[in-house]
Amino acid sequence: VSQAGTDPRSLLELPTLELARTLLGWRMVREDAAGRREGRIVELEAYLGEADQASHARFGRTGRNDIMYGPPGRAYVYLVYGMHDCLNIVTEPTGVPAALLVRAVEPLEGVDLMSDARARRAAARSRRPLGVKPATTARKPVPATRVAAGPGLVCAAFDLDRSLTGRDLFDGTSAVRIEPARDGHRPVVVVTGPRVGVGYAGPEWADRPWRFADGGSPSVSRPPLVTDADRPRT
DNA sequence: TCAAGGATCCGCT
DNA sequence: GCGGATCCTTGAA
Repeated sequence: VSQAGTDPRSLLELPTLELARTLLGWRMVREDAAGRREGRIVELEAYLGEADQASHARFGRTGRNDIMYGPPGRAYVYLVYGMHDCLNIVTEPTGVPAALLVRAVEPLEGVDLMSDARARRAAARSRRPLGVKPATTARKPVPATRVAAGPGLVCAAFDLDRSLTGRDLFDGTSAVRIEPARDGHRPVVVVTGPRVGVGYAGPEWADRPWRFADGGSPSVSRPPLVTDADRPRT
């Protein structure tokens, strides 16, 4: 279905779980001095409300998660495991803490810039203290489709960090933004599954199929996922 | 398989 | 205001 003629921002009124399906296939765009990077968003995870025990909002409003309580369409970038930045798109009206974690992007343009940026970040991280010998084996090259196939990798490949938190991702003039898919683009085959790495939330929340991906993309972070057609009807 | 890495938050003083 | 457990992951072993 073409979205031409509609204001993309109006989609932010959709409930988070519907918005996740809608934003699959959208493009993430970064333009800076290095050039232009563009990719297709192929995997998202929903974090919805204070009751969601997997969400950063599960302890209520704090300094870190404050942006999640604000208006939708803005960026929330946080640091995980002390080393990886992760990009979220804030959803739901002001007052309701919710967001969509961007878990994977399929490169469309500027993949060389993405590879370089990712390599830079990996090198900065693996820098050993003096006296420790560096690895002797050259690293296997990463396939282009896998350059941003993970939430930390999305931020590495697009040079995103926490300073971006609060930026309006729906501002068409912004250096970092998201835009609807172009006409004629390969259609999205929505598949779903439980969110990754949230076992601590307990089964009631960890088992919810709030992970959404394009099953036709080679850039999804990891299987398994289930298509709507295969899902048993309840 | 597993360590790296630091911000964040809880639960106490 | 402090100590300690935890974390929406990645890459090298």
